[in-house]
Amino acid sequence: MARPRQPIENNRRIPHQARATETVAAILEGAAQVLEAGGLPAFTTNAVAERAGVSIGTLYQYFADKSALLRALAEREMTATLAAVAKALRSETDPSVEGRVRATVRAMVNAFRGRQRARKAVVQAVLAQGITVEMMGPIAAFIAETGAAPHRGLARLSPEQVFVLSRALMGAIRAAVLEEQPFLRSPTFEDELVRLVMAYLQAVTAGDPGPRRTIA
Amino acid sequence: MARPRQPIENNRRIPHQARATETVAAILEGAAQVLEAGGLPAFTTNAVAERAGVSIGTLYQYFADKSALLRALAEREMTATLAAVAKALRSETDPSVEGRVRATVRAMVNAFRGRQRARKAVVQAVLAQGITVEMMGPIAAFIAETGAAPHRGLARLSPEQVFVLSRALMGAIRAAVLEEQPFLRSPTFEDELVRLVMAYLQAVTAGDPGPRRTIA
Amino acid sequence: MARPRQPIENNRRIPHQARATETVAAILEGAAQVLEAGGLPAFTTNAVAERAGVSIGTLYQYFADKSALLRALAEREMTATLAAVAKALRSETDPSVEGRVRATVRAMVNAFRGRQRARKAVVQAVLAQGITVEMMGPIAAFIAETGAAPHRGLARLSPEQVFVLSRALMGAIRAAVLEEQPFLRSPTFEDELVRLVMAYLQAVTAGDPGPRRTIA
Amino acid sequence: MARPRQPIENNRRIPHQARATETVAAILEGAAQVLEAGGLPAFTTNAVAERAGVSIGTLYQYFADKSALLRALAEREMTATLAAVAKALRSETDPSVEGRVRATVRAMVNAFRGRQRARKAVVQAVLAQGITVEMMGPIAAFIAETGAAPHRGLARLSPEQVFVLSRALMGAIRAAVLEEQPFLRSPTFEDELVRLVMAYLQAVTAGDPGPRRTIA
DNA sequence: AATGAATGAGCCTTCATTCAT
DNA sequence: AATGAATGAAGGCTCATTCAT
Repeated sequence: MARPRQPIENNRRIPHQARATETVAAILEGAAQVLEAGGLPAFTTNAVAERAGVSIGTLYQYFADKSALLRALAEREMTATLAAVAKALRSETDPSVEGRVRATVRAMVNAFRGRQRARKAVVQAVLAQGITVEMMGPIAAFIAETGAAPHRGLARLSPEQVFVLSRALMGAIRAAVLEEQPFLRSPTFEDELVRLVMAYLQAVTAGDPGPRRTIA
Repeated sequence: MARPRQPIENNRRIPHQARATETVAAILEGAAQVLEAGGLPAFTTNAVAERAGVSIGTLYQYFADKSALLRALAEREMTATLAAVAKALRSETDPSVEGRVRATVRAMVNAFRGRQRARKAVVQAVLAQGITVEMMGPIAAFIAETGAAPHRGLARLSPEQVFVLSRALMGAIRAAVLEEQPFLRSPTFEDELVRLVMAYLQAVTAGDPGPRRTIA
Repeated sequence: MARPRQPIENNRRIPHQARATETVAAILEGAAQVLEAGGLPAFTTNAVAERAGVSIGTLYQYFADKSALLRALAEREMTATLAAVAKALRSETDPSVEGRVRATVRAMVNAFRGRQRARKAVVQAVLAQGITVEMMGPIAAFIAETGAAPHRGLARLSPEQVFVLSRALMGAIRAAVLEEQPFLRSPTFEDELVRLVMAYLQAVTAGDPGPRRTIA
Repeated sequence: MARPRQPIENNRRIPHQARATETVAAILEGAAQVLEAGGLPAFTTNAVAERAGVSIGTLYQYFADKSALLRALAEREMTATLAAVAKALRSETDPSVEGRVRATVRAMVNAFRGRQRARKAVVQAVLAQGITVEMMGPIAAFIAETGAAPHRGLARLSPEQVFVLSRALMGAIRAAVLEEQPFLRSPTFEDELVRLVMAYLQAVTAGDPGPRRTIA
C-alpha cells in the first residue's frame, strides 16, 4: 500500500524511512548546536548543514526554508518542555494546588537548564520572526487547567486571566534566561514564582480587587 | 584640534548645528516609520535613510552602525515610556498603593498605544540583539520604589522579588503587544494586571507561602 | 563530518571536482585580465567575477577576500618567474658564472614580457598591501646559490650581500617595468644588469673596498 | 600690484599669505602623521583634515584631490632627501669618487631614519598610484653627475647605465625600508651599497664585460 | 578663507536557495 | 536520497568630494 506523501506545513517530504528520520534529527541537533555556539548571527543554513554533517541540499530536502527549520526547532523545545511539565505533574505526590503549581514551575524552569544559549537563541529567533503566539498556547492551556480546577475551591479563570497569568509566569522565566540571571535555578526564584501564581489565583477567587476601577 | 565626540558606544559626529539636530530627528523618525511599515525585515539602513529623506552617508554620520540606530530608537521609546509613567504618577490623585499601581500599569499599557508595529519591532529587534537588560532597569527600579514603600504597610521587596514582579508585569504587557491581543487596551486587562501586582505585593507582605518548599 | 580545508590564510572551500578547479583558474585568469585592462583601480571583486564569467558568490567560495585573491595571483606570477629562471638555468650551455648570471637575468626580465600591465598592477598591489617580503625570498635564495658558488673562485656572500644584490637587481628590473622603459627588453639593458651583478660579485671576492669606512 | 593666481598642477589657489602657508604645512604634516600612524589604509582625506586641525573643506581649498595631496607629500620627502644629499656632499671633505659616493649613500639611507612608516607608506602610495617616475629623476641626475665625472678617470655613463645604477641603489634601500630590515642603518649595509656603486662604476670604465653577449 | 553637513556611487561580502550530477 | 558548486539579490558601510553658510 503506497502511503501518500502528505505535505505538511513546509510541504517537504515526510520521512518514512529510518535514515531520513535520523537525518532530520541530525539537522535539528546541528541547528541547536550552532545556535548554542554562536547565537542567532551564526545560525545560517550552511552552517547548520555543515555541523549536522549533511550537505546543504539535504537540509533543503527536509525543510522548506530557514524559518521552517527554526520553527521545527522551537517545536521540539516546546514539546520537550511540555513533556517535562506533564511528567513532573504525574510524579508529584502533593495533590494540593500549590503542590501542582510548584511542580509545574519547577519543570518549566528546569527546562531551561543546559543549552541555555540555544534556548535563548530560539526564543529570540522565534520572537524575531513573529512566530511567538501559537507556541504559548499549550502552556496557557496547562495553566488554565492546573490553576483553575474549580473543585479545589478556586474560581475558573477567564481567558484574560489565563493570558495574564501564563504570560506573566513565562515572562519572568524568559527574562531570567535572556538576562542570564544567576538566581535562575535558585530555590528562592522558584519560591517567588510560586508565590506569584498562588497569590494571583487566590486573588481571583476572592474577587479582589475587582470593582475599584478609576474611570479611564 | 580634536572635536568633541560622543561616548564610546557611538563615535560619530555630535550635532553642532541646528540642521544636524533636525537630521538626527528625521532619521529616528524614518527608522520608526520603516519599522512600523515593514517590521524588522524591512529595517535596512538604506531604507531608513530613504524614508528619512537623507543620504545613506548622512545616516552613518550620526550612527556608527545599524545596531546603534536601533539602540537609539529603543532608548527613545524607553525614555518616553518612563516619562509617561512618571507623569501619570505625578498627576495621580489617589495616593493609595493601589492607586499608584494602577496609574503605573495604565501608563505602561498606554505607552504601547499607536505605532504598535514599530514598538513590537523595536522590542523584537532589541531582543534579537541581546540588548534587553539595561533598558529594563529603570522600570524595575520604578516598581521597587512604587511597590515597596515600607511606610504603606508593605514589606520591602528583595532583588529577586523586584525582578519577578517587574518581568512578570512587562511580560504580560509585551505578550499582549506582540500577540496583538484585542484586549490590550481594555479595562479588564488593566484590572487583571493591577490584581496581579497587588496580590503579589500583599503575599510578600504576608510572608506567604514562604517556607513550604519541597526538597529539590 | 568536517570537510578538508585550506591552510589558515584562506579558509575557503578546496576544489573537489574538476569543475571547481576550472572555476578557480577562470577566476585567476579573470583577475589578471581585469588588472591588465584597468589596473588596480578597476580591480574590484565584482569586476573580476564578471570577467571570469562566474558569480560573485562563486568567487568568494574560493577566495576568502579580495586580498586573498591578489595574493594568489602574486603567487602564481612568482611561481611562474621562478620556474622560468630554473628552466633557463637548466638549459644554459655556458657553465661559467657569467653564463649562469646572464641566463638568470634574462629569464627574470623575460618574465615581465607580456601582460606587463597586469604584472605591474600585481606588484603595486602586493606592495600596497605590504606583502612584499616573502615573495622575494625565493629569488634571493636563487641569487645566493647561483652567484656565490665558492668553487668558482668567488667568495660566499653574506646575508647582507645577498640582500643588496638581489634587491638591487630586482629594483632595476622592477623600475624598468613600472616606468615602462622602452629598453626593458633590449640587449643593452640585459648587459648592464649582468655587468652590475658580475662587478659586485668580483668586488666582494676581491674584498674591495671593505675597510675604508669614514666615522659615522 | 595684484599678483595673478597662477594655477599650478592641481589648479588650486597658491598660498600667498602666511596663514595659508601654515595651513598647507599643517595639512602635509597631518598627512604624514596619519600615514605614520595607520599606513595607507588610514590615509583618508577626512582623517588628514582632522589630524591637521582643519576642516575637510579647507583641505580641498589647497589640494585638488587626494592624489594631489599624496604627490605633494612625496615631493616634500624627495626634496628633503635631495637637500640632505646635497648638504652631505658640500660638507664632504674626502674629494675622491668613493668619498662622494659614500656621502651620497649615507645621506640617502639617513633620509629614511625616523617616520619610516610614513615614508614606507608614501613609497607604497606613490607606487600604487603609478606616480613613481618623475620623482626618481633628480636622484638619477645626481648619480649621473656624481658617479660619472669624466675628469676622475671614470667613463661617462650612458642613460641606461644611469638608470640601472640609480634604480639598483634605490631598490636596495627601498627594499630595506619596506621590509624593515634591521641592518638598514648599519655600517655594513652602507659599505655594501658603496661597494655596489663603485664596482659598477669601475666595471663600466673598464668596459667589462661588454662584448660577450649570447645571441638572444 | 574656512567650515562641516551632506552626498551617493560603489565597494566588499553574506547567505538563502537551486539544480545538475 | 544526497551532494555541493553555483547563484545573485541585497545589505552594510566608506570615503572622496561638494556647497551653502
